[in-house]
Amino acid sequence: MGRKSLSEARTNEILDAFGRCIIKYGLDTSLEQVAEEAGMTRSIIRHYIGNREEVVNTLIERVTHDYLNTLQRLGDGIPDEKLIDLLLDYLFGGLPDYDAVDKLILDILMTAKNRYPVAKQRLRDLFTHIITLLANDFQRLYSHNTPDKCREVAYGVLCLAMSNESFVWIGMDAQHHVMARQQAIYLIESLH
Amino acid sequence: MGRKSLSEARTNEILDAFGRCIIKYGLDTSLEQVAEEAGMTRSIIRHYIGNREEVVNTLIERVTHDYLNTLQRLGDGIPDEKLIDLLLDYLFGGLPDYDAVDKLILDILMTAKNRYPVAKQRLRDLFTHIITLLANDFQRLYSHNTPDKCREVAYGVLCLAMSNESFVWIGMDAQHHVMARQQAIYLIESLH
DNA sequence: ATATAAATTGTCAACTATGACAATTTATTT
DNA sequence: AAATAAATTGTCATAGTTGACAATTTATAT
Repeated sequence: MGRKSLSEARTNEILDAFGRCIIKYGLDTSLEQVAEEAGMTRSIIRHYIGNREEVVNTLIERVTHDYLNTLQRLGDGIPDEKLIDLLLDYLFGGLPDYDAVDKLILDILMTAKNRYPVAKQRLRDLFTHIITLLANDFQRLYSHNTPDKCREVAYGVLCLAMSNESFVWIGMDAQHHVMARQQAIYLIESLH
Repeated sequence: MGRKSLSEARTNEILDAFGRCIIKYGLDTSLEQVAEEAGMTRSIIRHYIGNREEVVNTLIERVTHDYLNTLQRLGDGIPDEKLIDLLLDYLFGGLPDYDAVDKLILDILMTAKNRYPVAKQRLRDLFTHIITLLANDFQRLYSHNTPDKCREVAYGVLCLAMSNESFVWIGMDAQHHVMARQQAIYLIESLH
């Protein structure tokens, strides 16, 4: 008996709203404001997720999971010669269904640092995974390079992608997307 | 008559303390906490600088100014063939008197975004200046390249430096400094 | 030593955020 | 329609933050 649980749906609405708030106001947006953005009361947030720390951790959990997942499945069924292009499109925002939100959130979450130790750990894991993932692709495509060299380039590409996102976000002209992508290509070409 | 003004010294103490707080707790550290860190009361902060927004803006002003200044004077009296190394040392943290704080603050301030419009503007200006500065050096050293190409590489190097700083900060091993620096060299070599 | 400018301390009211929990409403099954 | 589990709303006490300003103390030039 009793009624159907809305837990999953509500949780998603809350995290979505929180994400939008973070983009607009930063990680320290009050739960009150998040509730307003989501069109619900703070009590509901408390009911479905919990206190502030739990909300933050839940969000980071979701965002990092989704990001890695998307990146992992990106190459499925794609011929090798198109893989690099696709990866770059994703990392530098040229993809049609590209979800800006996730990357923006990631960028902002970098400020979680000491205040949210779980977040810090999660982000480190995420970036480490991304590097490994990219490095593996490079290794397969340009197999005469050492694993270390592949990792180095992967790290470089990731740096370019992340910074670029931040820069464009503070209002530097979108042209920079193209520049960053081009620099990433130079790095990858050093593997040829 | 009256007593000597401590304005300048106090202002510096406050901004220093604020910087340390931001590193530890984020941009939204309360002025109360900043005061504690600085070993004074909040009233003093209010007296010497003003309200929250003024404190934030003053800090950003100082940090961006100092950063650009240091970078600008870096090449003074340095022979061309050592310039690149020196720039890279500064950007990737190999310099002995390198002041980590400024770069960390910069990284954190990237979250100011919409909340502090003045900050956003200042950061944009700062980064634009840095790019121009680097691009000019590249142009002088490798003059057969187009200005656009030089700018592109400058942007890439800046992205590498900034991201790298963030990554190391969230706890990724310091080895990455070396990797980022190496990638920057690859980019610059594309100008040879 | 005294006038004076500036430093420093202290206090207050208004506002906001949070956590906890009680009370009520709604949907669903039997 | 009655039972029940979950959703939703509402309220409260507590604590923290901020801005404003009054009161006091301290150093310095004359």
